[in-house]
Amino acid sequence: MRPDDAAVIRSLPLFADAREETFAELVRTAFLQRFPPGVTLINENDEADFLHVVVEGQVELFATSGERETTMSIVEPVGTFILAAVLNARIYLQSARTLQKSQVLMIPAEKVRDALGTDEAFTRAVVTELARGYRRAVKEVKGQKLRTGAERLANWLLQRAEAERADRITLPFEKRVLSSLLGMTPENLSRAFAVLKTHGVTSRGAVITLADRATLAAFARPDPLIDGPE
Amino acid sequence: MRPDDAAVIRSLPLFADAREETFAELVRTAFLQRFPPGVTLINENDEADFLHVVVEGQVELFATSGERETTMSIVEPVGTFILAAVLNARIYLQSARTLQKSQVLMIPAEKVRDALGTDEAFTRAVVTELARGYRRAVKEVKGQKLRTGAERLANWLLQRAEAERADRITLPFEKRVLSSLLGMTPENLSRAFAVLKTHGVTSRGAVITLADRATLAAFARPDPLIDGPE
DNA sequence: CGTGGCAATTGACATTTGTCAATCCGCCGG
DNA sequence: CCGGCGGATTGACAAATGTCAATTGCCACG
Repeated sequence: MRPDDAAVIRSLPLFADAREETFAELVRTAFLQRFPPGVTLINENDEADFLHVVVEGQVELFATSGERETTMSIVEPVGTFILAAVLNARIYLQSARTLQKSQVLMIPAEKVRDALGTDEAFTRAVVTELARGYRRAVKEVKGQKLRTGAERLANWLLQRAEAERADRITLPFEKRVLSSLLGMTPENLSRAFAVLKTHGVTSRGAVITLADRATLAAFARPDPLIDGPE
Repeated sequence: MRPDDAAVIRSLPLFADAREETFAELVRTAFLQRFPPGVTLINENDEADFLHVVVEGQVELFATSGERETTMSIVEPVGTFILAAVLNARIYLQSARTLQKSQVLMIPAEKVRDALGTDEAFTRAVVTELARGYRRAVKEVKGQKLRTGAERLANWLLQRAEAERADRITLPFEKRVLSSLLGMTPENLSRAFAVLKTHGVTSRGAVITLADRATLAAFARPDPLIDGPE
C-alpha cells in the first residue's frame, strides 16, 4: 500500500481518532487487493472475515433472495462496508461485487474486534459509525415504504445535485444499477424519468439536467429525515 | 421503580455486562413513567434526550413523511428503542406512541453517552446492540425490496409461529398496525390473508391458524438472511 | 338487551409496478 | 465504415397495490 493510501484511510472517521499502534496493527495485517470490474468480493451467508475499505474504484453491495436481487448501496472511495457483520462475528447479509476496476483493503475481522478492547477512541468511532449506518438503513426503509418510485428518483437526483452543487449530474453508474438501488426495474426507471420530464428533468445518456430544483422539489417533497446527510 | 423491574432491565443484553456503578447511575437518573394507550412519547425531528426502555405494555415506532405514515416496529417488554439517535446526539428519525397502557423507563441520553467512556463492558454491549439493530434494519430493507405483500405476511406468520412454537397465533395488535408494519394498506392485508387461505392459513378475528407450515413455507420462501433472529 | 362506534372486510376502480418483446442507440472492434 | 453487442427505451399487457365507498361484525357502553 502506498503511504498516501494509508493517510487517506487514516483520515476516515472510523480511524481518525484511533491510536497510532491500533491503526498500524490494522493496516499491517491487512491485504490491499486489486480487482477488475464484475468480481464478486463477498457472498451473503459467508462468515464475516474481513472489514473492507474501498480505496479506489466502485463496489456494489447487493442482496438476493430466491431469484430476486436488489442493490443495497454503492461504496466509493474512501468508504468501508460490512462493519456490523464483522463486529458481531456474524455472516454477511449482503454480497459485494466490483463495478469498476477497484482496490480494496481487507482488514481481518479478528483484528478489528481486538482493537475494540484496546483502543477506546477507536471503539467510540465504531459506535458512531454503526449508529450512522443504522440510521441510514432506517432512512432507507422509510424511503421504500413512504415513497413511490418516481419520488425516490426525484429525491436521489436532488441529493446528487446538492452534493455536487450543480444542476447537471452525470450518473456514476449504469441506469440499471440505479434502478435496482432505488427499488425498481430498469423499465420503471425509464418511466420515472419520463414523469420527471414534466418537472424539469431532462436526460441524455448518463447526463441529467435539472431545469429548476424548486419545481422538482415540489414534486419530490424531500425530507431531511429521509434524505439528509449522515 | 420496583426492584424486580430493575432486575429485568439489568438482564437485558444492553445492561447485563455493565458494571454495577454504571447501571446504578443510569437507573438512578432515569424516570419510570406510566402512559395510557395512544400517547405519543416522542416525535421525529425532536432532539434525542432519552433512551427508552419499555417495561410494560406496547410501544409502536412509526415514521411519517408528508401525509403518509408507516409503522417501523413494535417494542414490547423488555426492549429499548432509539439507541442510535441517543448515541450520536442526533434527532429522532422515528416517532413513538403507546398502543397499550405502558410503563417506560427514560434514561437521560447524556448519562448513556457518559457511560460509554467509563464502562468498557457496557460499551461493548452497545456496539453489539447497535450492530444488531443495524442488521435488523438491513433485513427490513431486503424484505421490502425483494418480497410482495403476501410474502411478507406469510413470513411474518411463520416467524411468529416459530417463536411461539404453535400453529395457532393470536395477533398481538390490531390488523391495521400489522398492515402498516408490513408496508401495506389494511385492505391489502385482508387480500393477503385471502391469498394465504389457499396455503392453509385461516383466520377468525385476531386468531390465525396455520394448517401446514411446510405448505405455507413453500409459498413464503423464508430466508434466514431476512427472517432469521438477531 | 339494544345500539353506536370502530375495526375489518369486500367490491369496484385507479394507479403503480412488473414482465415480456421489440426496437433504438451508442460505443467499440474489425 | 460497418456490424454487432449490450444497455436503454418503448409499447402492450399482467400483476400488485392503493383508494374510495359500502357493508359487515364485534365489542363496549348505556
